[in-house]
Amino acid sequence: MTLEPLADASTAEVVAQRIRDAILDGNLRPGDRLIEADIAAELGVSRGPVREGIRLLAAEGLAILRRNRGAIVASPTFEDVLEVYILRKGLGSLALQHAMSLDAASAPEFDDALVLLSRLHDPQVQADPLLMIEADLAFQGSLFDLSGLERITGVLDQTARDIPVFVRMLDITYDAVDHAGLIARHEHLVTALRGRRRDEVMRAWDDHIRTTVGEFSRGYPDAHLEGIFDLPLMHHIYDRSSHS
Amino acid sequence: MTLEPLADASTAEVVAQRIRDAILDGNLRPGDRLIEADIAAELGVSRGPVREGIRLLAAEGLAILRRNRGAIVASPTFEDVLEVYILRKGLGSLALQHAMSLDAASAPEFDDALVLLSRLHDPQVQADPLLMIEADLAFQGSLFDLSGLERITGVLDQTARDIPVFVRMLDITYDAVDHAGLIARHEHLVTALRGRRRDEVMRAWDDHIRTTVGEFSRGYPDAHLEGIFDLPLMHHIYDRSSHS
DNA sequence: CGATTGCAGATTGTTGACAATCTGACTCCC
DNA sequence: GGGAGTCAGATTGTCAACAATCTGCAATCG
Repeated sequence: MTLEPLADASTAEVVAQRIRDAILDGNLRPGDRLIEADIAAELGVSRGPVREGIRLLAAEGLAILRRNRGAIVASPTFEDVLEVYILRKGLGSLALQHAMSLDAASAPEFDDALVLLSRLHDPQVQADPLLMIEADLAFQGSLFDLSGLERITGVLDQTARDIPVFVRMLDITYDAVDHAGLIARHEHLVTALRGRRRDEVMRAWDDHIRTTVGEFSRGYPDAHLEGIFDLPLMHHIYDRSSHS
Repeated sequence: MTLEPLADASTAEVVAQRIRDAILDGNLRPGDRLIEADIAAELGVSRGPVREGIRLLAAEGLAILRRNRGAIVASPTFEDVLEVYILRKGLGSLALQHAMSLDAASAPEFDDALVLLSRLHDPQVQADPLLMIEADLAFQGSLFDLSGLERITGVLDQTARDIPVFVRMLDITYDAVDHAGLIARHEHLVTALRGRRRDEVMRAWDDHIRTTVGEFSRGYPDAHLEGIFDLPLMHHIYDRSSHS
C-alpha cells in the first residue's frame, strides 16, 4: 500500500497561489498594490499568512517589496523573460548532463517524466495555452529532477512558476504554438537521454529553448535576440561515469 | 552634503544574520532546532520577525522547514558545496559573458570591483580565513553585477551567502589558502575583462573555480571531483555587440 | 508664488494571546 | 511483550490589537 502524503499546502502557499491565479485571470495587473489587510479580508484569513504568502511571491520575483511601503505586482519586461530563458538554458543543460552521468533513463523516476510527457497529447490540455505551458514545464522539470541536484532544480522550478505568469502579463501570444513540433522535440529529447547521447541531448535542449523563445518573440519584433542564445551548451566530457 | 541612506535592514534580516553569525561562531550546529520563541526571547523581539527571518534562511537552504514541526539548521554535505560551485561556475560564466558584451569594464561600476579587489590585500582581511572568503565573494559578486542580469546575480548572491556558512559547518580548512595566488588570478581576470578577451576571461574563471574547489577538497580526499568541473564554459560567440 | 512644515489617513511592522498540531511517554488490553 | 489508545507538554500556526512609518495634501512662511 502506497499512499500520497496529504501534502496539504501551508496557508501562506495557498495565499500565494491565489494571488498568482488572480494575476493569471487578469484580476491583478502589473503595478497593482498588494495590501495585506484587503487580501486577508477577501480570503477570510488574518494578515499573518497573507504577509508570508506575499514574501513567497517576492522571492519568486512576482511581487516587489519596499520596506514599510508594501508590495506591488511586478512589471516584468520581455527582457526578464529572456533572462529566465538564459537561466533555463544554462541550468537545464547542467541538470541534463548530470542526469545522464547517473544513467537517469534507467531510474524508476524516468517513468514519471514519460507520464508527464503523455499529458501533452491530451486535447483538453492542448486547447488551453496556459495548461499547455504548465504541462510542458512540468515535463521538463521531471527531467531535471533526475539529476538529483536540488539547488539547481529549485532554481529551475522557480523559473517554471514564473513563466506562465510572465506570459500572461506580457500578453505573449502562445496560441499559435506548434503542438506537434513541441511533442516531437520532447520525444527526441527522451530518446536521446535513453541512449545517453550527450551531444544529441544538448542539441535537442538548445533547439527547444530557441524554438520557444522564437515563438514568444513574435509579438516582440524588436527584441534583441541576436547572440544571446548562441552560447555553446555545457556539453562534452563530464563522462568517466563516476559518481558513486 | 551627501549622506548614506539609513539602509537599516528589516528586523527579519537582522534576525537571519544573527542566526547565520551564530552558526559561524559555532554556537549553532547542523541539526540544532530553531525554536521561534527561544530565539525571540534571546533577541528581545517577538516571534513574528523571528519567524520571517527563519523563512529567509530556509529559502537560502541554511535552515530546513517542516510543517508544524519547526525548523532545524541544515546539515550540508560536501556534495552540497560541489553543487554550489557547479552553479557558480555555470551562472558566473553567463554573467561574465553578458558583462563583456556590454563592455562592462568601461562602466563606472567597474571601479567598485577594483575597490573590493584591493580589500584582498589588507593584512587584517588575510589574517581571518572567513573574512578572506567573504571579501573574495564580494569582489566576484561585483563583477557579476556588471551583467545587469538581476535574477542570475540574485542566485549567485545566495550561493555567496551560503559558502562561508558551509565552510564553517563542514570544517573545511581554508587556512592554508594561497592568498597571493588568489589575488593574481583575480587580477588576471580583471585585466582580461578590460581587454574583452572572452576566452581568457572564461579560462581565468574556470581556473579560479577549479583552484578553489581543489583547495576545499583537501580535507575530503574521497570527494568525487572527476569530470564534474570539466564542463566546457559557456563561451564563444555571444558577440555581435548587440544589446541596445 | 514656491518651498517647507505639519498633519491626517492609510498601511505596514510588531506584539502577545489563543488555537491547532505534533511528539513522546504512559497506560491499558490482548 | 507488543500494539493501540490516551494524554500532557512543547511548539508552531493564526489572529486581532497596537505602534511605527509612509504618503499626500493643506497650511504656513519667506
